[in-house]
Amino acid sequence: MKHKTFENMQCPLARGLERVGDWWNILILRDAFYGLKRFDEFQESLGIATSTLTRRLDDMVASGMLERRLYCERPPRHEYVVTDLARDFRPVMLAMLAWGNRHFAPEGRSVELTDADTGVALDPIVVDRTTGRPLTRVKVVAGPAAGDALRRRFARMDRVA
Amino acid sequence: MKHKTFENMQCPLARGLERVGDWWNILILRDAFYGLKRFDEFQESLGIATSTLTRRLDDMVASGMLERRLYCERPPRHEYVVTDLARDFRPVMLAMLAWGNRHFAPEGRSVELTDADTGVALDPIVVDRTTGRPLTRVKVVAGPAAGDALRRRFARMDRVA
DNA sequence: CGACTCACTTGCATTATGAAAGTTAATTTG
DNA sequence: CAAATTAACTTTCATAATGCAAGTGAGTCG
Repeated sequence: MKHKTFENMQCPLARGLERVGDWWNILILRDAFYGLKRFDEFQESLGIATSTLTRRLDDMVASGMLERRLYCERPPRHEYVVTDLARDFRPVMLAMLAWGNRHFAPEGRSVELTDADTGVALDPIVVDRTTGRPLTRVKVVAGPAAGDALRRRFARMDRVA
Repeated sequence: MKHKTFENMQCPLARGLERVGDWWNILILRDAFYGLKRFDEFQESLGIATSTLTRRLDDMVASGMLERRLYCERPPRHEYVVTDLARDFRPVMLAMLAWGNRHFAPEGRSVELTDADTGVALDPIVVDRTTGRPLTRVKVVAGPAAGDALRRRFARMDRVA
């Protein structure tokens, strides 16, 4: 894309996509959660072009998803570590992974999630925080900070998908 | 990207990104859930170039996220409707939206989620299906269908992110 | 001194996207 | 019945993103 920015959009989904709307960004994040930190580690793991990796890492540092840290003074060596913002996104990634497991693993699961302490298998689902019930029949409505344009949008598309 | 495919990768996250790894695809999906169906509706709502919209819609139809249906014989008119596969992805999108609301709405929420029947506010979180507990200390491990390459990967990166 | 490592940068070719205009079939308007 | 309109594109051209390969520079190791 021609560096179109969604920051001006009010939609929180669009604003989020500013940070994670690129597959490379998500795969980098996946590897960062696995524990990868260094430029070369990401490069080898992902098979990404170095020029692209430089851009993607810079983007993610700029958008607050990664922090670039000097972990060795001499010689100067950097590592990229996930921020709190990125850590808060991890459950979303795990839900996405579970979706992939449900639909795109015809030959069986090659990846599974377990509790790090007990080893018990985990199956991520999305529920409402207070009721604990799965999200069915959700309606998206304008919030208090919605502008006129967005309100008109919702007025036109009053629908439960 | 030079149409690199992640289909050959075993990672279910990468395979999922094949379908939703593009921001346009996710925004099209968002609008489809809002009830938009026709080419022009998407075009106007998203401000996307028509040539790009054609490609994105074709992609999403090919990958099973949308179904192209003839809803009028004469004149021939088509609509794009979400498939079951896409509907199953919706909770993930809602979790992503909630993440956006938490972090990228400094001026307050412009979008909120409610129960379509009761109108009560909803707050999507990701939990384990059986315990109902939030996903903390999750470990990603090789599943039964994992190949050697993937197993070696996990052996090297034995870590709880 | 030379080889090696990390973290890039540069150059060139290919692909994706944007913007704007044109196309086609059918329907509505005057 | 000609003219305008609508839906759903296609085409063209310029720009931006990405891949691939090679090179760079600082510092360390032997």
